[in-house]
Amino acid sequence: MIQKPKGCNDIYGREAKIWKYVESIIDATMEKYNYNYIRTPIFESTELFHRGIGESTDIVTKETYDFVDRGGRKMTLRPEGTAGVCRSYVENKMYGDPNQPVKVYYNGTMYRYERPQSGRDRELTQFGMEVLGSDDPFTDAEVISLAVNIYKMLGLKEIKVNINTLGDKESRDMYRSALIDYFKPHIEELCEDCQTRLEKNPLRILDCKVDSDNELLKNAPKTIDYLNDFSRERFEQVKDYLDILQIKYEVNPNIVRGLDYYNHTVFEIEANVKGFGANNVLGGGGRYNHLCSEIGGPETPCIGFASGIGRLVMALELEEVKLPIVEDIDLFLMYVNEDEKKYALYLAQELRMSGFIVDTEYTGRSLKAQFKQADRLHAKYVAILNSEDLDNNEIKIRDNKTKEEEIISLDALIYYLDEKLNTGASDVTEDEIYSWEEHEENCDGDCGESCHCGHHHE
RNA sequence: GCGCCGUUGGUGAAGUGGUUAACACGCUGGUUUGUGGCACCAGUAUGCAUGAGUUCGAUCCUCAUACGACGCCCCA
Repeated sequence: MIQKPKGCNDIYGREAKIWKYVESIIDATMEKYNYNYIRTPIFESTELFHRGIGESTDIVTKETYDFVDRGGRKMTLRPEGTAGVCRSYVENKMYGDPNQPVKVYYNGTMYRYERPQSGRDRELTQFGMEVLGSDDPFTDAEVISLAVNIYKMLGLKEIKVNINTLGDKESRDMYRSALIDYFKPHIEELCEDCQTRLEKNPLRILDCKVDSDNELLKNAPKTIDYLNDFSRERFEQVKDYLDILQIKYEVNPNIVRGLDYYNHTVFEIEANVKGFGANNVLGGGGRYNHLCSEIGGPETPCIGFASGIGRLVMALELEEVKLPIVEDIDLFLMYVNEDEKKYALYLAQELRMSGFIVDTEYTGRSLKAQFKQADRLHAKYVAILNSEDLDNNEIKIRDNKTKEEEIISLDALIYYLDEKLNTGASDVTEDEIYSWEEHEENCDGDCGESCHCGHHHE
């Protein structure tokens, strides 16, 4: 049997409905903030990610899906969304648009060549947003609050916002050397991994799991202590704005993010629910003021955020958040003989185009089995087509909840269902229905109007 | 890249070196309820991830591969 590639997922059935719902909330919330949807290619030239993310990191050297196309060009399936957005911003000269900053959001698949584990796949779907062209701490606060509000709109309660600042380049470099100086005399006390981290990426020692209880870590220098005045003041402003927005957060000096391009604000939002595996971070982001210039554009201050939808769905399930997922159908059409089947075929189309969710029988099942099928589909109403009824221009409708049945005029079917289901499928209001009833009483039968009362007005 | 565990039907799964692979649910058909949901009857894996090996014989032992789960590294 042919199997799906390692670390990939088929999403279907109820889970797919959850995904669609989550994405609809994302779209709606982004629109409220006036972030515009952007779609960039799923693959880009390999160079974009090398320049953007850093040549020497593990990420680029062994965790991307690289391929050479038929023209010999080196390509990479995008491992994240930011680089493509920045490339697009630069390539399309969006920096020339008077409407700054440019606020965009995306939602798409990303690819990372990793060993799958809980909350980590090779193909993942991430949504995210970027604000390009503003260095105002306002945008930092807005991006963080927007992320939080999307989770809130979905009904997620147990989330925790961790923020930190790396400061500007000057602050960051000072901090880095201070860390190395601090740990170097005690290198023997660190775990094996941290010993190699010391020169490579000393900031990551801070969130090492093995050494998390080590006193050394607790007393290590904090980024905040090495900020210059500008960076410190900027961070205070971000926190102030978050307070105004009533976004709860915790300043966590151990949030460092992996990549070099970050500066100033960095943040992560984690799901605070039991049952998550080793990866409970729903999303994260930060400010990257030098990425655009790195890839050949103008120096452009930017901030962004990205979040995995798979983990988000997992969090919703673990929190047992009630989602308004519609799994019912309005009507199931049942039939037995060929004439009835033909009418079902026709009627299903009519009703669907009128706005009802309609399903019917396709596999020639017995009437009994069709009843079961209707139940399985959670049909609110069942229509049992019967040749004799149809000859009389009538149809039998069953309320699948109360089990009550009635035979109504075929002409009245849409109005009947509309009234029962209150879907607004027809434009007829209750008042109008009432007036038709009055009309029916008074009409002598040749007014020339067609109506839903089942009587012929010819 | 490393480690640990796993892979039996539509589903949950039991099980054994030797031709009936339990049981349950589901599903399909039938009987009976005026048309299901209850009840009863019947049907439902020539196959136990794939390949190779050991053996007289393997789903059960060995090895490899794939995939899954979890963790490490890394984390965009």
